[in-house]
Amino acid sequence: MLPYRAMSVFEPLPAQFYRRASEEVARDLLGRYLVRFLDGGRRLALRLVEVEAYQGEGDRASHARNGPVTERSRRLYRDGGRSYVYLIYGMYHCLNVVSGTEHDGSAVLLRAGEPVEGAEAMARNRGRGGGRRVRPGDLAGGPGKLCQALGIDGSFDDLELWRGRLVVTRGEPVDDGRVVRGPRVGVDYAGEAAGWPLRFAVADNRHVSKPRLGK
DNA sequence: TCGACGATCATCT
DNA sequence: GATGATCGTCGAG
Repeated sequence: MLPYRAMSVFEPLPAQFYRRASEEVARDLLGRYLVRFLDGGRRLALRLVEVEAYQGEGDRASHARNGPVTERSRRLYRDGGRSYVYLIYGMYHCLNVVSGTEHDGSAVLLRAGEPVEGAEAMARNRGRGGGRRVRPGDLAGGPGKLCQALGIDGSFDDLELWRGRLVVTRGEPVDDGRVVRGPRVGVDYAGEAAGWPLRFAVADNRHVSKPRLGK
């Protein structure tokens, strides 16, 4: 029998957790664990240290900016707690958690995590298994890296994240005093929305992606 | 340590 | 036909 705390951190967050505004869900996801279950019972776990909230219609940085009008944007209109995975720049995958309800089209992009379990396997997935020096942020310090580290591709789209091979668990929630926020990364095209402070990170964490957030 | 740049293709216009 | 919720490499300082 595991000690109570060890069981608790790997307790899945309920679907209800995600049925809120993306901004709230994003803030509350910091410190939680993203857990990938492998065949044979092995497990990879990341503690989330950086996320971004995307709203639906009206958020010009969001894939849902024009509403559920295309094949891709319709995939954001799901119930909260399901995954949304897409390919970016033809070569990297990005993992989102849908927030709110199927009418919102809002989501949270998981941008960075700190390895908690299975760091060696993640290093191999990232192509740095051969004794090369691994620096903080190399494994999951960016949305593309995070997916690579956990072996997440398009087949992980539309999963229920409270059960199954990819799960978000209770982890170690973060106090307000340890949270920093700022504008989202790589959305300069989005006009006014580009400046909205919807990027959240754990203060002074070495695994957060660039550009670094101020205090 | 930092900035520029190319890879590579699904999605959107 | 153009572009992007990115990343690794390379060359300069």
